[in-house]
Amino acid sequence: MGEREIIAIFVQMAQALGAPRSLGEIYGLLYATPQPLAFQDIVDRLDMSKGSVSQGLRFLRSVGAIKPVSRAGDRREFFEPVLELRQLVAGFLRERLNPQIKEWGVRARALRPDDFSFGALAADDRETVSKRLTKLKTWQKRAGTVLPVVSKLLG
Amino acid sequence: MGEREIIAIFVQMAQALGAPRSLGEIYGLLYATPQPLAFQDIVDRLDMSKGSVSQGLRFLRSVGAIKPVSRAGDRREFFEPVLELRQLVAGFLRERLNPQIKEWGVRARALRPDDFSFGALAADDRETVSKRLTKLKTWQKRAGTVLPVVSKLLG
DNA sequence: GATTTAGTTCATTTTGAATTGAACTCGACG
DNA sequence: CGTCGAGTTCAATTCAAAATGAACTAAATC
Repeated sequence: MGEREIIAIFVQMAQALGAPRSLGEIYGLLYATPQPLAFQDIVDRLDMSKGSVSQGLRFLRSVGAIKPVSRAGDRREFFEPVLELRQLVAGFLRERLNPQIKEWGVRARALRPDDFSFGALAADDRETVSKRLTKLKTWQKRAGTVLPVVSKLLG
Repeated sequence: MGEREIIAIFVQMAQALGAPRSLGEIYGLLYATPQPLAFQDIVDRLDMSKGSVSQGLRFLRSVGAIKPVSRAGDRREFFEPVLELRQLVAGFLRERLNPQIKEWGVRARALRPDDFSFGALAADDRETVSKRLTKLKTWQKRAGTVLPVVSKLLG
């Protein structure tokens, strides 16, 4: 049965991106299964705790990696994977990386070259520090510009 | 002294990318220091074990984030940060993500739709599985294409 | 309005990655 | 040669992130 192997691939992907393996397992299971699955199905088939599945589903939904579907006459929510790579990446960048980049910006802009003048700092050293601080701020801006482009590229 | 704050920013960046904080500390210290530093300087100033510094420097060198410089009449190696974002990102993608993507490709291409025919799998379910496997392989290819473009964009 | 089913929350536990540190290598220098 | 300084290696330890599971809420069902 190839299902386990698909799941293993997504676990590996998750880990390469620094995400918990449980996310890879859940998304992988949904990906390998033609029909949408309900919460309890996932718990059973992955033999994972309800807590992990609950949190995993919440995250996957928040980045738009899965979408909930309803079935008439069944009050459970079912889930199916979003298959578009573009959406996955865009969601990941939006939820995970962008907030971080914004925060780097705030912290970087708060840095003042004067703060580095402990003891005797030669003029050209001051100059170097100053340039590097500027560069750091430039990075932050550029990262913010590039990310949206990347997710377009993948779409 | 702003040095600690610069280091903190790089630690945060490292962690956002799923890298160990020690990498952020080492790179951050080099970034905040106008003059190149030697191995033992780093150990002392960060109060970090020789083991961590050794491994950290090796990794940073391997991705091209720092470069060694020699000083006449001193057998120690000194290190200074590479300031070009493009090189950092390119190195990171090359060393970290590309090998992973290659491996996903190998594993994805090994998947056969037939492996999923456990029990009764309806014709349209087979169809769905088949399409998804194809899509997975497409992803892998596309990721391999996009990464080089990204690092160009940043250069 | 009691009970069952579906899912959430969060304090505790587990686990695996990061870090340490002691033993080691390698070359320089007396 | 001996030993000193610079750096590496890797088994053991630490620690933070992830997973668990028991207690909980909310909504449907009888």
